[in-house]
Amino acid sequence: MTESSTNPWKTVRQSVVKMLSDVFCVSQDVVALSIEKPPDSALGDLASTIAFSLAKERKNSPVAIVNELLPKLEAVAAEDPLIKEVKTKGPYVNIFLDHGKMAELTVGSVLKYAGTYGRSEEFKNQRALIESPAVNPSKPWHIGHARNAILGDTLCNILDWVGYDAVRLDYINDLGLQIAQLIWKLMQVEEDGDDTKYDHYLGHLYVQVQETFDNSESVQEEIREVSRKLEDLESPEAKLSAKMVTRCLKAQCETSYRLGIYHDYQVWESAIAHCGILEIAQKMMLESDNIIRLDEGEKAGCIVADLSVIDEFKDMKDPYKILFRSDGTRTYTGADVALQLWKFGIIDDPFKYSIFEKQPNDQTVMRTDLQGKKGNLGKFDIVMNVIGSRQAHPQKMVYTILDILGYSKESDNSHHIAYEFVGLENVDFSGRHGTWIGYTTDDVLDKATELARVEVEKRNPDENDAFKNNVANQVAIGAVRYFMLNASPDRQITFRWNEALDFNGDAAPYIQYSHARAQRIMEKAEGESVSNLDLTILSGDAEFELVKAIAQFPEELLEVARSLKKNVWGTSFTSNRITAYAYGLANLFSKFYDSCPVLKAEPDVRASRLALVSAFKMTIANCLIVLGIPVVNRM
RNA sequence: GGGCGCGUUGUCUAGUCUGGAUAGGGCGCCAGCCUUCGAAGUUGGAUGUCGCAGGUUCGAAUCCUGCCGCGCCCGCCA
Repeated sequence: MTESSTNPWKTVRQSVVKMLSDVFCVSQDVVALSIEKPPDSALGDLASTIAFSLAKERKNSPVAIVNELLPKLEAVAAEDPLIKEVKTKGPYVNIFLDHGKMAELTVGSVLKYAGTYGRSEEFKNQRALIESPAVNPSKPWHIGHARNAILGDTLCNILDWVGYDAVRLDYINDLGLQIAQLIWKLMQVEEDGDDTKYDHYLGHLYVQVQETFDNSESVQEEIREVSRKLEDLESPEAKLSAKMVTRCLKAQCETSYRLGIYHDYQVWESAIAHCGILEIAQKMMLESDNIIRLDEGEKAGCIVADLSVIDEFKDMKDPYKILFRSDGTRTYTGADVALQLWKFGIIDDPFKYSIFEKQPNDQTVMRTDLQGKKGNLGKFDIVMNVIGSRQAHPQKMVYTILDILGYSKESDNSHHIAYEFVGLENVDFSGRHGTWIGYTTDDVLDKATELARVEVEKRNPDENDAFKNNVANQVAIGAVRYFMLNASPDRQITFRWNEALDFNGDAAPYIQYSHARAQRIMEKAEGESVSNLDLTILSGDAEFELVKAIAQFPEELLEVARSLKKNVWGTSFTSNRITAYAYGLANLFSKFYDSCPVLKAEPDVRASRLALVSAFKMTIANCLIVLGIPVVNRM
């Protein structure tokens, strides 16, 4: 019996690498780099281009090198049960795996690990903090905010699956200009009596304020006054603001929960302003030679970071980045640096916490609260901020200043998970101008649910409403999440209804459907006892292609985690790699489904195919869970 | 002015970091497959100067240089 593995593909790969390394007398690292997937499975399951790199130093043609060693290669391969044969084609070494043994290893492993298949420990004992989506508590989420939230949530899932202790943080800016504008307005309008969702109500109110604001200097002055009063927590303005922000945030959370997105912590700007963290940070900064209070020039009185100590910025005309203004107040960069120091545990946790609310997943989300209890978030090894790529420069400033302060390791471990914005045809989303109206995340989910409901109705006319509504909801959520994740984050999206809500082809319902089909087969065979299960008879092409894909799931998640590397503009997160994997896996199951009858097959074949269906079902379900796409049994 | 990202078929896009075998998909279009585990499925077909021009290499969508188009960023703002 073949051993089981939490990562079957890695097991196979290592086996192949070792073989090639021995035969070609090259280190395993070098061989590993030469391994690739052949473009066509008729050319093998794995291939190596090692001969190309050896040609020069061995003064021989790649083809000759390969042919010379072929007999030895064949002899070694014969020893390994996982390898069926090795062939050469030109300079390529093509490796063909043993179908039966692969099936046994893979299916056996999945059935053994079940709900944890795909989890690995490469990044264990490390803590990751993910901040997302940080929407101002003054408006409903528009579809661009959903992109942030869905990317952040899925990133967190992936980090969790590869071994990190991953914590979800949201940042609530309850002291911004937008809040002051709304408070100014709210202090003069009647309390709303209608049942408009509160974040939507505020969003519309905010659009109204803009016109007044732009056309009246006296109004601008009044709002600035409100802004000042908000900093005094005992003022009526601040008290109204606390109420408004809480109510708005709860309304926004409803949207978040619809998408299956939950948080562990919220850090509020008002808490940052009053808990003492800024004073601590300022003192710490001034102890550094590179953070100084300027005495003269345009920026006299400001506390600034001297960027010229960093090579990249040494030629700047004005290398001083302001952290605290001449009136002593913080800039965004200043506060961000303080917060980043807190995230890494460099500043001891200065916050007090209270429960914001209990979420539908039964977990409570904690908020920073000046009236709360002392807490300790602890240290994090890596910090990821999911923010639009427009903020690449400000984010880079924060990380650079960490470096200047002497925390270069923490700077390296600070990641800006950058994504491009979602736009409409010819229009940007703007809170000010109300271009989000009609494109809120709630609107999109509602519309998606409505369309899904029509499709569910067509296929399940006899089911009850509860069933139809539930499935429509699951399909809608899946479609929206998949749409956001399947677009490479560094690509701008133009939101078009027919694309976002297309339920055919490369989309979530296809994947959910493949799971439902597998589920159906399993239901029909439920309770059957199997003796002498022989997985090695799963050797047909459709079966083998499915087995191979299942084997690669753990490695796919790891590859995404490993490729979270810093670039000039931010850290790339290839969420689309997992959606593509899920689609490919579902596609191979569809092909298997069409060409390999399960329930009608001969008893021994039937038993092994049932095991394969079960392994597929577990793998695709785990993959959907990572993507946050609902797993559907019937649709 | 400086910097960053994007440019692949009618259309949307994967692949680019780490060069390798006929550039994969989806939608749309054309022609098949439901008395057989659910057709939200599947099989086959047509459609490409990988923005342009050079260069490096045995080999370039991928690396280098220059250019073009689109978007974005460079405040004691927020």
